[in-house]
Amino acid sequence: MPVTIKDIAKRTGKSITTVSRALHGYQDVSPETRAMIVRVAEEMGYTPNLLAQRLQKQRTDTLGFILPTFGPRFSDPFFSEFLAGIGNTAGEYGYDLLVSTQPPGEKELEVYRQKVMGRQVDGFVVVRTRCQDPRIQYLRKVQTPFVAFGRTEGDLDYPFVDEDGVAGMKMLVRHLLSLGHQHIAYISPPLEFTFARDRMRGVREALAEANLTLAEDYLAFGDLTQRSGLAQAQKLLSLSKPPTAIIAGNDLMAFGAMSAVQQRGLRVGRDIAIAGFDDIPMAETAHPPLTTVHQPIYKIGRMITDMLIKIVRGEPLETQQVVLQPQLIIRQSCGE
Amino acid sequence: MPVTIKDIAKRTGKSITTVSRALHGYQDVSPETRAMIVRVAEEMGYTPNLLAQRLQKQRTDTLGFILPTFGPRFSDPFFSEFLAGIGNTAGEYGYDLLVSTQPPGEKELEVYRQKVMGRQVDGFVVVRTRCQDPRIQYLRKVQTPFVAFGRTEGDLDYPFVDEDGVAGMKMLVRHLLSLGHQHIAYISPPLEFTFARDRMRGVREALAEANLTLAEDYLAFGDLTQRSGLAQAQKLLSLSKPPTAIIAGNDLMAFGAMSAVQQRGLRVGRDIAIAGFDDIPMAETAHPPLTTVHQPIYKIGRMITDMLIKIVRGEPLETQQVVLQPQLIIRQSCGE
DNA sequence: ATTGACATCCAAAACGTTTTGGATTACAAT
DNA sequence: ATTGTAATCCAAAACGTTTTGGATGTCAAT
Repeated sequence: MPVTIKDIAKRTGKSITTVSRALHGYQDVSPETRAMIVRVAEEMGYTPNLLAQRLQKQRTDTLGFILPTFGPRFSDPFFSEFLAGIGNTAGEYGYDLLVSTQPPGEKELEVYRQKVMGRQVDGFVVVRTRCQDPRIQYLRKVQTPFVAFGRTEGDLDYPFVDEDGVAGMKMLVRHLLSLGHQHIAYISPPLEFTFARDRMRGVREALAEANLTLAEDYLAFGDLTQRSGLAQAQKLLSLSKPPTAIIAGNDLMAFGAMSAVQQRGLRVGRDIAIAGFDDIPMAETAHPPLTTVHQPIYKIGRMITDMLIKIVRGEPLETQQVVLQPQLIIRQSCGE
Repeated sequence: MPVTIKDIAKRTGKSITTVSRALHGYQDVSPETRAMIVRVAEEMGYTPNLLAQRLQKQRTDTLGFILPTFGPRFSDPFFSEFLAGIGNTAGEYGYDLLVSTQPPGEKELEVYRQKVMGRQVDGFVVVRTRCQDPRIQYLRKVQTPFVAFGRTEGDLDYPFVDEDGVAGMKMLVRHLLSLGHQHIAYISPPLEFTFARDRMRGVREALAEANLTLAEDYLAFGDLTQRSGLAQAQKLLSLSKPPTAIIAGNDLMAFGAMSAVQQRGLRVGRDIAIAGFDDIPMAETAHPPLTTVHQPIYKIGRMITDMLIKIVRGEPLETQQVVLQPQLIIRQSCGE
């Protein structure tokens, strides 16, 4: 039913070739013919069939993004902002965004394979890298363009954007030390994630600077959710010698920790310090506002997409590995 | 470079037709030939070129979802959950999800038009409907399948899923009334959204049942963000006769209102009641936990996608308009 | 009158599939 | 020997584009 280039050809009495060339501004079609064809195309409401165009041009103008969802009640404010970043940038450059949702696991890689082999996307945005990341290994192997948010173990030779988690955590821990805290606990995200190792290393190194160590019972592990932050903080608080400060590996778990503190009738920022990492929008308006390390998620989304588009277009990349320096955001959750 | 059906044909000495038919399980190819072709295809690592397949089949197996982003610091936990719902369902049925981000406005409709005319998607998920929704008018006009989350004015004859906002708000207001509140303020989302009108009507009707009205200075308007909830609540609290309860039109604004209360040194749930709407995951772990009206966002995402897929496949729909009954979630933000 | 240059046009191939409408063969029934 | 039937195969068209490699015509210079 929709009007094709063939319809225009018939209507104008010109050939398919000429119509195509007229609409694309080639110089070998006379001004009058072009004007006429353009007018008719407009009148008939022509829009090119992108599938046909892409099949012929052998590129998809589509970027892939596979969202790692953890369980049905998946809600990570982190991702909506990141998605806005890639979505907006892709749109500006005329790229589509193909989104899949997949929990990490075997099937995850299957989805990548399917999109790559089915030639559905020109490249991928890979997010939340793991130390040995099969996705990155695969994409490198099949030589499909991608840009990662985060590094893997060994910092191989592939493009990524990351924030320096070690430095970020060190700033945070030093801040807590400067406030007099000696008993600092840490709730870590699963260590398969590279950023989790970095952040943990930051904690350890900063403590070491003050001749302290991270005691075994002051180290807990959560799964990035608020719920797990709450559970782990409860455990920490019921130690015989509870910490005076709890750092969570991300803001969501920090919120959970705040709840745990408040459930015990303690006041966050007075009785105990809580800090997070990421600086999601809600951190600012939490009660009390959360001290955290800022990560410009939207901007990172934009940068990554910019880089990816340059790569798929074959344009040179000035820097293919970007490590952003973090910024400490001091709010009230660690006291004044 | 990638292996095509033609390569297999050459390698097996069979025709393109036979290869295609063998791989699709047609009955007019001998078992031996089929086995041979399948084996070779496997060996050569064949995967069909989806673009070519779709061009030929004249359908895209792709669903469109245009995410209304408001500003760069866009973060709506609501959407990540909803996205998980549609993403998972689409994936299960073998559909791809094409996501665009676009702030509402003229360009928004342009994106719909482009996807429809470019034959990029089989149908759309439309979210956050407005009273006179140009997207719905357009999609109806061009007869493109879609399912909306939310209604428009007049409840026209199109498929949607919605929660009964009037009933939800009535439950909430009645709850507050039963706790003795007589001075209830309401922070409404922009009234262009249909759900905002419904929720407001719910507030008004429930107050009317108790022979109360919503005083003009107890009605504020926010833009769904936490920040605006905070600002509006501050305004309400500095009235000469401040309300004893503040209802926000969504949870995010309720969180903002909680911050405003706490900034004044008041205690949410004791000195003043705060309630929201949506029951996003964070509502449960907020401090204090937020009384709100539950909306099964993930499930709604799944239902909508289910319906949409049925429609694009031409299967019959048992009910094309679903209105879910809400559930009041009583937590501590309105006192015991 | 040729030649060359230029402007304008187009047929056909190509992208990788699926489907249509037979063609061929073998074998049994007449 | 012909006919019918079933099994197996395939050439060609189609989906809607873009691109290649000319074809044609005009006009000025020789």
